[in-house]
Amino acid sequence: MTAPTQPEPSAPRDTAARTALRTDATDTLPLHTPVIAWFEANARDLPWRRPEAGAWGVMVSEFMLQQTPVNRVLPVYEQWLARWPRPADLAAEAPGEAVRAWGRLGYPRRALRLHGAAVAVTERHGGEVPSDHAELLALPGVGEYTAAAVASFAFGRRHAVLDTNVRRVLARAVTGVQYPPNATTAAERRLAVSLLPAEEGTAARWAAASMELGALICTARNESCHRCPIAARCAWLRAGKPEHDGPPRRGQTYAGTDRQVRGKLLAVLRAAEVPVPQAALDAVWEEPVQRARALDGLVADGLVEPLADGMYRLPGRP
DNA sequence: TACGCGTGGCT
DNA sequence: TAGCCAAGCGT
Repeated sequence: MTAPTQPEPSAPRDTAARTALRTDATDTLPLHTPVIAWFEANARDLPWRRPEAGAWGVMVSEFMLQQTPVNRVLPVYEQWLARWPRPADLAAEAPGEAVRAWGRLGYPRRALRLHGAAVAVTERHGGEVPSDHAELLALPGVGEYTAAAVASFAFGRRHAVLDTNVRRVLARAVTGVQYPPNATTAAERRLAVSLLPAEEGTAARWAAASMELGALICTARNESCHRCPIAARCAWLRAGKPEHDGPPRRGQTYAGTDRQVRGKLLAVLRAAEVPVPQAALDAVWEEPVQRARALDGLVADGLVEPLADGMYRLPGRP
């Protein structure tokens, strides 16, 4: 367990003690206070939360966790850090090795971008993951969320960390609706900033705690309101948990798409230690037009390197 | 802004 | 069982 245990600085002890006895007065506490207290008692012991993970471990985990469940990330994360314990170690590898080690995590462009980020960290930052939000944002594969997450989790900085978990928690607890909008809105960002604790370390704990609450309690389906530390003040619960009303949440089709074909093609190349002939790739999909389009896309994305004589492989060193 | 991008477990 | 969903990013 690594959940910080310091007293909560922005809520003076006397105030907290007084209000804790008044269950009808929870609105007077900042939202982060009960959530952080819950987190300190219930946080999962994840490897990237341990001190030895360092900023590089945090960054690797954030790339892997983009749209991918924790349980699937765990084994790949451990192998990755054992093989490439520092950014420079990964930067020295061919990008194709990152794609191969990515395995079946999905969205393999993330592997390529993580490799690119390692190269950039090595070249521009002396091999140390930067703590500055703008410098993080400039790295390939690092967007607003990941920059804020790395700065917050690895360096204790104060940023609004707005991922799908936090967005859902705020949608329910504050806005009173079941789900946040499909795309992050300016209103959500304003709300997240308004809830940010003033003190840096408290803000960082709130970021981790609110994400964990969304991941474990305030889940998309089968939420556990009876175990929620802010159930008493949750706008959605108070309103009787009305079901989502509005435009349908964007789904993801997969069967028969280029994505599926790309996945099959890349699986062949991941498994091969030597370049593969065109015929081996042709075998994974019947329909030639879509098959060619998928392969072209992989080449255009830099995930596949075409060689002479119709041979293909994962990308080598430039 | 909306879409394309992998994979697999869960209900 | 067929969607739904999972710590988003780049264009």
